[in-house]
Amino acid sequence: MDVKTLCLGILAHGDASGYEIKKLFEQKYSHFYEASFGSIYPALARLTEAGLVSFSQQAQSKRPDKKVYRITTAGRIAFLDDLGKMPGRDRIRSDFLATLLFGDLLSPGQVDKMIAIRVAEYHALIDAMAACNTKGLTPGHAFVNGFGLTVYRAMVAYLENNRHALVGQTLLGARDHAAAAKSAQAQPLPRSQPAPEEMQT
Amino acid sequence: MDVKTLCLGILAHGDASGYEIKKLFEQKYSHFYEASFGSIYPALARLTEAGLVSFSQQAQSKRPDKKVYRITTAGRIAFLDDLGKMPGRDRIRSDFLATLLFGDLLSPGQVDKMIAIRVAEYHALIDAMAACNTKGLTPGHAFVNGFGLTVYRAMVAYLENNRHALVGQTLLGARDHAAAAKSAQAQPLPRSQPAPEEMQT
DNA sequence: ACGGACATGTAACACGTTACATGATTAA
DNA sequence: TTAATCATGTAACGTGTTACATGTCCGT
Repeated sequence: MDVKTLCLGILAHGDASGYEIKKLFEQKYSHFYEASFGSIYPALARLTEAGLVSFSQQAQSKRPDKKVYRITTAGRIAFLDDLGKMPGRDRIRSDFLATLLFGDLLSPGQVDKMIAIRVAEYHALIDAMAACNTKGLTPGHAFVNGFGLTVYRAMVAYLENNRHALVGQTLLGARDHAAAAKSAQAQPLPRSQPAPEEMQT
Repeated sequence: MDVKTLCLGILAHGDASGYEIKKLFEQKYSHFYEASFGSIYPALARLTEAGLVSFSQQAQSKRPDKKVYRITTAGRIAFLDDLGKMPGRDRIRSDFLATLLFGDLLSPGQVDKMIAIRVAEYHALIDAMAACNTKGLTPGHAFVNGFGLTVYRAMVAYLENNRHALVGQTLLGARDHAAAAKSAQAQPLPRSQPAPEEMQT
């Protein structure tokens, strides 16, 4: 599901301007989707071209006209058609976990700090989501919000319960690394070990 | 952290070929990162150009030569330098949640089926991760693996505990939608309501 | 006979980000 | 005066995916 389709879906739940859609992305959907102005405005333009949405221009004093978009009947049909397809795999790219994967190459202090920061961020997100929850949300939004809340809580709990393990291991590893650095390669992995034939740098 | 940097990190933990790196991505790191051949091979070529890795060519009967990459000292320095930087925000794009957000526009059967499929997929992932866990993993890998395991379990638990709520709401909503469809717009959201001036389709 | 694992690589394409351009209002 | 909110949009750029090109060996 690309930005264009999600915008269409958002408009299926009510009229909105590009700016309002952006706020929705960052305030309510940020735990499973994100989109910048640079993708939202062109998306709305394409949808308009395709006749899937229309817009009304609202003049504002001293500001660019606000364009309030509304989904058309053709748009509703197209969206439902898209929704029916089985969703693809979730795309996740976590710099945080990718960094911790190499925790043994960092100082314990750095690892601990990174985790502390992340925990604080999750706490803030959880508070924000818990506050907005159980109001006048659509069933889908409530479900998805609850999902995010649950996941963030599980993440925080894991980090708080296991950070000592990683930080501790990192400490213990420090000496090993000093030793390993002398020998050409430290290889705890069962990967291509053999035959350095013609090394080309 | 881009594919190039992660490849460098993987090589910091041991030598590997492009093909082996790809397997690592899909078998061990798939819960927080993914990369295709089309990004891995060019990444290794760029790293070689930059002198951050070298490779030894291993002739294989009736197969393209296997290139086993090894990180250089310059590569280790560059990688540690990168690791030290605070990780950016995680990028998540969930088609699944984006679809369920509009659960009220789907039939209860469709919603239920999507959730059932997802639950089954997570169960499979959990079994695979639980099996590979607690072996000869680096501290970082064990930590990251445990993180993924915990998160997937929380997701499954949430889906199993709350699917009935969404499916039920969807059922109840069916009648409302039939009614709402007659009036021009059903708008449960506090968004731009007013002034349809010059609607342009 | 067919698909999957092994093995590397390229090129076209899609998609989205970042930064820029413009400009008023309001709160710290 | 500095930053944030409101408001829309474009263009360059980066990054990664998909599909293609090539070919063997092995299991069923």
